[in-house]
Amino acid sequence: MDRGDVVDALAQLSWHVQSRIGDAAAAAGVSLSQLRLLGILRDREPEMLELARFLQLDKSSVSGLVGRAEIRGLVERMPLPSDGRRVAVRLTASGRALAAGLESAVEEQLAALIDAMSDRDQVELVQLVTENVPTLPPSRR
Amino acid sequence: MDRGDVVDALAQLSWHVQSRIGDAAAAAGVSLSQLRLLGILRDREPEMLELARFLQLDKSSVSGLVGRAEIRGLVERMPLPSDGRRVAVRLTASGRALAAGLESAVEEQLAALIDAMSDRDQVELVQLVTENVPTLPPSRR
DNA sequence: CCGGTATAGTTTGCGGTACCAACTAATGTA
DNA sequence: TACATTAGTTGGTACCGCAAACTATACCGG
Repeated sequence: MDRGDVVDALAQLSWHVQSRIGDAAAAAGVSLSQLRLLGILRDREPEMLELARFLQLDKSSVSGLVGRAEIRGLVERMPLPSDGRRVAVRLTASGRALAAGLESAVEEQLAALIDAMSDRDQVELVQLVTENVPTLPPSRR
Repeated sequence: MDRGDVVDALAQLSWHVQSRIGDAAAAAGVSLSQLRLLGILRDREPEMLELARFLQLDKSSVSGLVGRAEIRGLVERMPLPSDGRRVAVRLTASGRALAAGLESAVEEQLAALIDAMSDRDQVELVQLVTENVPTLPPSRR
């Protein structure tokens, strides 16, 4: 198998998936970044720096992202009593509802693609990703 | 196989691939959009609307994208003699060189991931993509 | 030939994203 | 108590993408 072809396929696939996810986000009136934020907050209440690590963004970018989400009432900043500098970020009720809706919308957007995969391919995809795609990259920021 | 897990895997994979490609682009001092532009122009000299279709962008977005690339000397606008409104966009020599460098940089960024795939998986990935990911979506713009 | 319409592309204005550098405020430490 | 460190925000810049308005050229019916 020619390496270039595989690179192309990966690039095209990733573009397509991002695009589908972007559609789901747009339909809900949020950006891809906001969607990522909501997704991460579904099972976490991180502080800002932690969030920056998850999102692989500069802390100032996260500040803006959270700020805009807060304005929309999707998210709230909870000052930590133990340390006056720190803040925990968490979903509001409406943010949680939106996140849930987004999850199924994304699933729907990708349904066609997933259905085109054999069961074995699906298993191997999940395996490939869990074994080779770091959830959190080895700290570069 | 739980559908949600496959969705997650696809999302994570696509994010990771985009991120790696973004690294290659950043190392060369261009954005992901610019990289896509250069990639498309490697074997084409399209007009602006054509380019908008390829990139799935509004024509005004393409105007800006090409304009910025032109300022950097990566691309040039060639007015078509047959029609005073139209313009063909093509790579300059330095744009072509940059595009070539980017191609191998991207390949390098994705090498680890690709090496982790069995030959059979590589073949099936390429097949999955060619059969299920439209190169050009059925015209939505 | 001429006036109206269609088409290709640009410009303008807006909101969002992301970065870096500088800043503020709280904490830790010598 | 003075100094350094840390968490987070702010300000400035550049880029991206869209929609709406605009320019200029081409086309077409009479």
